[in-house]
Amino acid sequence: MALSSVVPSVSRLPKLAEQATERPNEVDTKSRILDAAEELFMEHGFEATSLRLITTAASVNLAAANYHFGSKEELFQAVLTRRLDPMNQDRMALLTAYETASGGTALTCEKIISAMFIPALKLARNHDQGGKNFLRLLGRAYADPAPFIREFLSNQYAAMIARFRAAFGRALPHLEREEVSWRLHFVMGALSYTLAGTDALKMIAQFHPEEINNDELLLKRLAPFLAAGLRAPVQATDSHQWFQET
Amino acid sequence: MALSSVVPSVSRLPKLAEQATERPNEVDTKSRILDAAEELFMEHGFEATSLRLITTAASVNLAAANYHFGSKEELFQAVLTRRLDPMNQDRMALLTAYETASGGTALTCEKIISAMFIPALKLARNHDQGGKNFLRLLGRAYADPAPFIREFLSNQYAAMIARFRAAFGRALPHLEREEVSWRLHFVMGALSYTLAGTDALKMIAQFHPEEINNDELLLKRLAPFLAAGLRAPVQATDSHQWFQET
DNA sequence: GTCTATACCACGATAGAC
DNA sequence: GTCTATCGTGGTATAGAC
Repeated sequence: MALSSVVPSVSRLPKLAEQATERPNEVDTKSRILDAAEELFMEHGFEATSLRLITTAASVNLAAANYHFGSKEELFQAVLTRRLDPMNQDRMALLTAYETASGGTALTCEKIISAMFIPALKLARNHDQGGKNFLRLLGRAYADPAPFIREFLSNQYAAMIARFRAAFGRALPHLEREEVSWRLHFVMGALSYTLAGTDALKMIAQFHPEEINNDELLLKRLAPFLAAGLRAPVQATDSHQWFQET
Repeated sequence: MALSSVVPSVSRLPKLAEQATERPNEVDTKSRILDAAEELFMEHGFEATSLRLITTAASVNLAAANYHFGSKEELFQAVLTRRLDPMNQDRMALLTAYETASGGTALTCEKIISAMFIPALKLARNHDQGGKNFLRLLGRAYADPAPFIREFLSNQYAAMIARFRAAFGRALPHLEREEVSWRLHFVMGALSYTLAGTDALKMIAQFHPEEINNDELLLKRLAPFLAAGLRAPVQATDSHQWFQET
């Protein structure tokens, strides 16, 4: 008991390096909130996850979340940015590497798709704890009706989308630019939806109860499906072949 | 004033047919809540829509929602069921009609897809007011993380999914049953996601500002994409063609 | 049976003390 | 930086009016 009374302000000592916000061994409040938020947002979605639940799981005070991130919405964006931005950078870098390696010849759709999928898989497999199911959080966010989420993701993806649209345009020179945009949109949608769903996990468990690398199995089946869709023959928009019968 | 005192229970007179809960000219409380809820859920999502907002828009008391539907979750399910169940019945009926019309020959993927899409389009086009954007509400619900929504939709779609899986299995006899299940899952995902997104509407507005039938344009582009994906060559799951490079 | 008023606890956010 | 107290609003349960 004497010890504690001798050094009453001992809890302040580790803060000698005053601007150091990132300490590798001891996780600071901000990171604790971020980690807890990622896990809980993934499990329950944005609206259904309360700040009280997050701050309790992170063992910090309720007001600390608003102090460090401003609002629940900004905390959510911080959670997404932390892993999404590096992943999209990886995607674009990988695509560039493929393009330079191929010389002047256009890449196949399969190759471009793998440039989209491999960084996502790397995130799903290699990251410490929280990264494992981050793709599911991302897929759900992609379908969320909240305007602030849609606008945020739209900005986050803009550069990557433009980059891949150009690549698909070169791979599919017979398609109009508009059609390429649409098909890339379908690809992103199918990818997001597949990663977000729990149905897919149920199907894997049903067919392959022993499998571990769920996401890899998933994407290995999805990739050929999407590549074939991208190469589909064009359908005239004024054609009456579809949707005519009652 | 004499009149009102003579017939004090005049307000009960229209209820002579005591079990009549649906009156065409005057909308009852339950339907008013249902209509307002459909519109607001579609606009803001499930969690972000408050019962107070719904009941105010419907001009009914707050407690009426819980009285008629039990809870906010059950109200949401009631909103979905009202239009989703008839649509899936239509889909299965249309598929049966196609199959009997074709005699013994297997249907094409395009034909089966149109059996899925046409009832959805009919709902988007023909229904009075609320039906217009119901598909977007449905697509969002399909990606919602809330367990009660996922379980509800899983039950709602079970019969229709089984029916269409069998049809696709006959159309694609070279595919294993498991592969057919996966590809049907991708089709449902792409359809839901495409209908749910606001990005698609932005793209339509960008390319065709004059167009009205948004959903029809959307599905006319999506259908060939999905049909080609369904016919894609099988990719061995242990193949190392994909996802090997860094 | 329907509907209303009201009370209850949890939520996000913020001000102000330390 | 951190914490407590508090505000307005959320879903829900219930007692009682008609």
